[in-house]
Amino acid sequence: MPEGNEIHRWAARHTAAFVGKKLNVLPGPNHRFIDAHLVDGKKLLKVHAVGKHLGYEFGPDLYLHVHLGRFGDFTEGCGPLPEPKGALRAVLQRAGAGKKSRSQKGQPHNLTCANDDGTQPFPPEEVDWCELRGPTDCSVYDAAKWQALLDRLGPDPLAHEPGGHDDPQRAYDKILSKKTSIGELLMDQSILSGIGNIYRAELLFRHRLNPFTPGEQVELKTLKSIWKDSIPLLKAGMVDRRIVCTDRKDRPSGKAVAERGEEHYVYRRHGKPCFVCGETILRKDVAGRTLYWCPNDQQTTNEQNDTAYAQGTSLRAGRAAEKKGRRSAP
DNA sequence: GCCTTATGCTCAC
DNA sequence: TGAGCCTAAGGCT
Repeated sequence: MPEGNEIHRWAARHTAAFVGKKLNVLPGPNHRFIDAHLVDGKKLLKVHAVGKHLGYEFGPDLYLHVHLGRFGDFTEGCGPLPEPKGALRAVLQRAGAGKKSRSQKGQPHNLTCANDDGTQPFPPEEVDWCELRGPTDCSVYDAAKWQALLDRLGPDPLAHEPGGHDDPQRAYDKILSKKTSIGELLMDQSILSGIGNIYRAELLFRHRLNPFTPGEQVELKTLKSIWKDSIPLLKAGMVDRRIVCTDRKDRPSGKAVAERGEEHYVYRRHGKPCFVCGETILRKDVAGRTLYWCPNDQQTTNEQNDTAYAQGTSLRAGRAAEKKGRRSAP
């Protein structure tokens, strides 16, 4: 269930564990991973991560594309594989793995802790296999299809590859030309890739930006500031399986490590007091996803809301949800 | 055990 | 714009 930070972390781990090695690539028990035979037995050359997409390069025209969607996840381990589980299961396994005696043989682990500097805490030689469950996509792309995917993705704050998906100017230009709300634009992967619902809400709060502000009304310096902030925030992304976006000075505990419930300023904190001003955090269904914000720190001016409503750019889904009787802001 | 919710995306209409 | 797909955890009865 990842945003871009998690994708890049998996890419780093799978690079360490599998690149340069021949892999057994196994389909799930019901054979929904129909492309497995195309890469089975081949040497993995490189693992790419752009936005929320992973690309396992097995040859110049052979990429295994993985998108985890909202539910996909990996489990890693050494020794024997666990029993099949789930509708779509794919396994990358080192050829010949599981034959050697290991101290942790047969113990799968789902390690998700990163060190503070973003490095990974366990030696990759302990990983024989990884199991993928519940992805939105797990299929083989040729080079043209992979390139087409890259072409439609916006810059990724965590991408530093030659040829670059890390030039934010394209994103600035697009945002500043649109009437759509910044809350929706930040989630648009063709504008910025790798940002998901948590980082959207948290970045907007951190920069005190009203989610309903039309893109064209956002100041360029604010966009630059958001981009600059997003890089360390995404890099620091995972701490004990949690995304932490609060600064120490704003945490009620004042502790260096966020306690449970103080990882986020606004995300899933609706009905609770803002850490900064005490105002009650609101939520609203926007374009099918739940948006959270502080109505005081992220001032909702009547003018901005009126504009958003009039243009029908940001609150359509919210109004539709209200019609259906679903809960909106508390 | 059932229901709701969740870090996403595509496609048909 | 709504439906559909996929898994898991937590709250409730």
